[in-house]
Amino acid sequence: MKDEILLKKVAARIRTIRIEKGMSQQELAAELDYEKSNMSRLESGTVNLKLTTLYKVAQALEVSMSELLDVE
Amino acid sequence: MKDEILLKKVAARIRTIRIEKGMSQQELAAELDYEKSNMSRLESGTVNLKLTTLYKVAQALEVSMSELLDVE
DNA sequence: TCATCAGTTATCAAATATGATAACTAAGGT
DNA sequence: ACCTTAGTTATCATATTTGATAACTGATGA
Repeated sequence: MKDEILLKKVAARIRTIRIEKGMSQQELAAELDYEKSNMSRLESGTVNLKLTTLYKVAQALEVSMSELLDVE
Repeated sequence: MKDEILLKKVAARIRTIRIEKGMSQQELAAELDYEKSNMSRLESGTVNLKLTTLYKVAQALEVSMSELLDVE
C-alpha cells in the first residue's frame, strides 16, 4: 500500500470512530488540546502522524491505536 | 502512559521481533533502504516515528503495525 | 594482530509535523 | 437578517524526523 493511501485510510478511520462516538472535531480537539483546524487537517489524511499523536487521538477516542490502524 | 515510555516500548517491540526473525539491524535496514545507524536510532526509542515509517518497518518484519504497537 | 560484523552515537541538511491564528463556507436555529 | 456550530483551508514559526556520513566500541574469527 502506498504511503498516501495508508494516511488516507487511517484518517478516515479516525473520522469514522469520532462520529460513532458522537463527537465533533471541536470536542475531540478540545480533549487533545488541539485547535479544531488541526483536527480537520489530521482527518484530511494529508499528514503523516507521529506515533505519539496517534496515541493521543486513540486515547481521546477511547480506542486502541490498533483500532485506528486496522486498515485492510 | 507517557510519550517517552510509549516510544521505548514500541522500539523494544521492534527489536524483539527483529531478533525473533533472526535479522541483524543491518539486514532490516537494507530491506528498508535505511542506513544501519538509523535503524539503531529507531530501536533506541528516542525518536517519535511517523506512521509511514512504522508501516515500512512492519512490512519488512512481516508483521502488522498492530503487532508493533501491542504494548502494555 | 588484523579484519569483519553488529551496533552505537554524533552531526548535518532537508523535509515535514505540529501548534497557532485567521478567513472562509455551509447549515440550522432564532 | 443574524448568530452559532461544524468543518475547511492557508499560512507561519518552531520543533523534530529522516536520510546520510563518519567515527567509535566490542566481539569473533582467521
